[in-house]
Amino acid sequence: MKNTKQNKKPAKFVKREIKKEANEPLPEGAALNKSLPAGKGGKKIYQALRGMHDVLPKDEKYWAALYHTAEKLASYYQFARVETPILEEASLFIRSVGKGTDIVDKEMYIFEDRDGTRVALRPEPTAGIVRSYIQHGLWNAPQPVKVWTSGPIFRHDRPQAGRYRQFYQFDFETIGAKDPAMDVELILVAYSIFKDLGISTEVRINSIGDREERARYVAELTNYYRGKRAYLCDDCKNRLSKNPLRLLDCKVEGCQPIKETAPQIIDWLGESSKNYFMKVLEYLDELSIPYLLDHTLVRGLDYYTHTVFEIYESAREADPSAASLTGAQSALAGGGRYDLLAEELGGQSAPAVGFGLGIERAVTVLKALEEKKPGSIPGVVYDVFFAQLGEEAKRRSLKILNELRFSGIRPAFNLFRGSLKAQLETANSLKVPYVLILGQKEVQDKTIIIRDMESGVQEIVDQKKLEAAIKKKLIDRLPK
RNA sequence: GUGCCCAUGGUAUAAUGGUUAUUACGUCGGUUUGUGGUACCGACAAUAUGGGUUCAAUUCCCAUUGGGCACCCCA
Repeated sequence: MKNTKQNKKPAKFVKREIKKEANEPLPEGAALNKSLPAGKGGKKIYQALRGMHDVLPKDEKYWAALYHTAEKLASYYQFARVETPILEEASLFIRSVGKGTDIVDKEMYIFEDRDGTRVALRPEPTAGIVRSYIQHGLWNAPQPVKVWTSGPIFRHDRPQAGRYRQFYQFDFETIGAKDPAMDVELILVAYSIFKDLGISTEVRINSIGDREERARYVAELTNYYRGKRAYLCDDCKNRLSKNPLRLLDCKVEGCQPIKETAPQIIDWLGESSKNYFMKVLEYLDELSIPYLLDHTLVRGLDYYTHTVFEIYESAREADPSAASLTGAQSALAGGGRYDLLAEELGGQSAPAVGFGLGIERAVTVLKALEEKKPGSIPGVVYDVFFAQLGEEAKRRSLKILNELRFSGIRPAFNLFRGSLKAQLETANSLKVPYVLILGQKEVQDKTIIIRDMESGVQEIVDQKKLEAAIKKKLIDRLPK
């Protein structure tokens, strides 16, 4: 490491030299990968792929807060954790998500593996979970099977804020039961994850009925729009033939009046679908979960039936500019019922409902929250800082640190740094109330110094009494 | 996928067709050898990459890569 300094300057020098000679063709072997930046020593510097990002230590607390909350709620509501492969046969997703959807047609990472099998990186988690349910015959387990998972999802979309090509989701599914309470239970879990973290949200909800009801409605909608085709924007003209339900969320001004008088799906639901939906809403009322009936909410995957919902930051509803997420990327979670998917994938009939929650988007909101109210998302809290001086003390340190751990005291420390000054600086920036100082002298006397960082008062205690002394101080600090 | 905007140390920034590219934060070290919060000193660290125009480019042009916005769509 000591020659780092000497190495750096020549590297810079070399780089400039090369530039000056850029007109001359480089010898073939010397050619770098031209599309990538060249770094020190002419080696290329790697960058993450477009739309892929790193989660760095400074953001860890937000991720940790989300995982803790999700785990807590999952266990309370009896969702068991499962893991399914990130890679599945491509046709699984094509069958489930649906040909003609953007996810399948333009966003899947799809390729042949070494055996020539067509595989895809999962563009959503539900298909894999249902596949797993069928493969392992989980309809023989007590129904419903309630599971959750978390992990990366891949979509080759154009990146934007709040949108990545590899992103992370929590995913909760209740498979094998059709009951409004199942729908609401899931919405409650999603809603509570946010609420427990201090994020107030609002649920948008709709019912898109069963296949027949939807088909009849789509026919009616298409019919209605066809008469007004001349007044529609180009996108809508396109949607009319490709994906009529999407006509409902057109943002073009000229299309709005047409939208307003368009038939609503709720009027085309049969008696039982309507009752089911009413029951869902009743339960939501019972729980005082704020929701908004949104008859334009249709969701983008083919497998949905009946209840569909999305969750938004409620600040967005009041004043979109006040929200942490803007534009069309502001849904924090989304899901719905998919009663026919298991059969579609060759299994027994297993009505189900589920939702996915976008972790990056939730992190964005948490960060904004922390900025507004510092301390709302606490990081790791240390009880003391442990400082050591000299070789003897360092040798003792690991042992003492281990003892502290067993007694439930959480120390911060840095065995790499030798000077006391530097260690105290670190302790100070960590806002730790006490520093334990172990030096040559203390090692010999079997004592240790406890320094109060606010008052600067120090006391020397016997190492054997350390635990008790710290615990007493920490307890005394607690607000009465 | 379509259209548009952007790119200087780890972060935030200044400046310029021509010697050592500004400042702050940061990180590391120091201001007498074992004592933090403030102060002072020092070190580290950048013009994304490739090509073109030019006597000369970090600055102008093109491409690539990455970021962002709107649309499409979605978490």
